[in-house]
This record gives sequence, structure tokens and C-alpha cells, in this order.
Amino acid sequence: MVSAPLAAVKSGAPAKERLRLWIRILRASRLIEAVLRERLKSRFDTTLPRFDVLSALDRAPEGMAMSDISRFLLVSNGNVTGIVERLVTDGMASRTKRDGDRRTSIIKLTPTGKEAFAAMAEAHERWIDELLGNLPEDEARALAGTLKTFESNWEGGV
Amino acid sequence: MVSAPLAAVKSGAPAKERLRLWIRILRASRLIEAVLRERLKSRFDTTLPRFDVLSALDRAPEGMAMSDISRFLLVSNGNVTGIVERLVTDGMASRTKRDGDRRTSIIKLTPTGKEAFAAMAEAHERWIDELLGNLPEDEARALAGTLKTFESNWEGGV
DNA sequence: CCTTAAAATTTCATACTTGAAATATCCTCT
DNA sequence: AGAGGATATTTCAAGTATGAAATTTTAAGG
Repeated sequence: MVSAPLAAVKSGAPAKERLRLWIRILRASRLIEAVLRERLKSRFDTTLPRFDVLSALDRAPEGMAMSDISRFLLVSNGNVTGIVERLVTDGMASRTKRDGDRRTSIIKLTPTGKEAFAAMAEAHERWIDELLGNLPEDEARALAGTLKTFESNWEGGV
Repeated sequence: MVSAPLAAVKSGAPAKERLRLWIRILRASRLIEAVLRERLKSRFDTTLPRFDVLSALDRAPEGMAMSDISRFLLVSNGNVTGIVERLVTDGMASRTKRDGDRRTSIIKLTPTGKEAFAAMAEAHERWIDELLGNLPEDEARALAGTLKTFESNWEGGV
């Protein structure tokens, strides 16, 4: 402790307020995830992690490396290996080596996968629309903005 | 389809806006969870699920039934069995039968567990305070309010 | 009392998840 | 070219996580 008073720097909501907020964020996301998981299972016989990977791949028609997928979805490398493995087995995704670098494998959606995902994405959007249906537009926008700021402040490590 | 036009009822943000919001909520909670998990591991040699269960038990000095824990934490029954098992092994929690109903077991924190959790909770609150530190107070309050409304609208099933 | 339904929990198979260690490949510098 | 380090991925052990089936106990109705 050299010269600056430690506790007097921070501004904004007091600690208890922030803790409450975090608990609300956590509960909201768990509630929504539970609904999504159940519906993906019953209507498409798939899982949320698989949907997430398909969703990532759908944004990248040229394909993604394994590490791109894990970075994008905020999950570990080893995790992606297993999920992609099952997607390939199911004919939803394909892996090819990139010429010039045999370490990297490029994962793409197959036509089957693209088609299957399109149906899921359509339903998924409807479900979210339904689940968040009673949020007024201005609140939704404000909330998204706040979270976006938060996210960009923490992107790439604490 | 009898008489009401299906699409004209809902108000609020359009679907795309809601979808964006959901993705932000999801990413924010995953980012925060990743930090918490890593710190709980390195500083307390424990995991997030264990912390969650301890946290639930700490609110209930008289103890909780297994099903109370799973309902409170929004996780499945079978899941709680394993986590509590490990907590009991570690001396953090105890299980006793309730007289009058031998189906139910009551889980409580041991003194060791209570003490360990107090230290973790203190650190946890500091971490959240740090992670959400740049949220202005009014935004934090608004966000929490919005999420609270959302939650109570969906409590107890879709 | 006895059957049947309900409630609380555990068990089980399968899948997801992490973090660390192991592999394989590429790159750079001398 | 060869050593050493960096990158990309897989493997592995342990711990979550779900949903369904099985178990145990209680409660209710005839």
C-alpha cells in the first residue's frame, strides 16, 4: 500500500446490488436454457450444445477450426472435440484438413446439417420470442446495450 | 384457427431484438461463470456447483430436502445426489432422516461447511463486485428489475 | 387390512464440461 | 538441417448434468 486509498476508487452500484443482479442474470439464463433444452430434445431430438455448435458453423460457410468454435462458444477445446464428433457421426458436419497445415481441421455444415439447422433456428427464434415476449422493446434494447458494454469490457481475459 | 389473427397480438421488441438480447444474456453469464469457476478452483479448491449447493444450504439453517435444493438451483434431482454426496464426504454437509417420513433426508451445513462457505461467499461477493464494477447503479437496478419481472412471469413452468 | 397412487430419492445410461497432459505439426533461428 | 518453441487438436480423469426407470416409504380408498 503505497499511496492510493484502495476502496475509494470504484463508482456505480453497491456490491449487494451487483450481487443481486448477477443472481438474476444466472437464474434467467438457466430458466431459458431449461426450456430450450427440453424443446430441442422433444421436437428435434438434439441437445443445446449441439445446437450451439451448428449455430456457430452456420455463420461460417467457409468452415471453422476447432479452436474457433471453442473460442466463439466460450467452451473448452476438449469439449468441442466430442460434440463435433457426434455431429459428424450424425451426418450434420464434415471435417477436412486444410492444405498447408495438417494440424488444423476445418469443420463445415453438410447440406443435411444446414437444412436441419435452418428448421431448428426458425423454431429457436420463435421460442425466444415467446419466452421474452413480455419485455417492452425499450427495456430489451437497454438491457442488450448494457450487457454488450459489459461483455466488450471483459473480452479476452480478466 | 377459429377467429383471432395469430400474429397481431404480441407487443414489445421484435423477434430479432429479443434473440440478440438472449444471446447477450447467455454470453454474459458464461463469461462470469468461467471467471468464478477458475477462482473457486484456484483459491478454494472447489467447484461452482458445490458452491451453489453450499450457498443454498447456508440460507436454510434448518436444512433442506434434496428436492428443495434441486428446485431452488434449477437442476435435476439426480444431479444433486452426487454433489451432496461429495460435500458430505468432504465434511461440509450432513444428512439426517426426518422423523415421521423416512423418504426425506434433511441436508445441513456442518460447522466446517458453514465456516468454509463464509469465506467463499465473502470472496464471491468481491469478485462479482469487481466483474460488474463498471455498471452504473441505475442501469444495474433497471436490469435487475427487468429480469425479476421476467423471472416471476415464468416461475413454475412455461 | 390391502391395493393403488403419490412422493422423495437413488440409480443408471448417456452426454457434456473442464483443465491438464499428450500428440502432432509447424515455425524460427542458428 | 536440427533444436526448441509455438500452435492445433485429442486424450484422459473427474465431475456435472439430464431424464427415465427403479426403490422406498407414505398416504388414501375401499
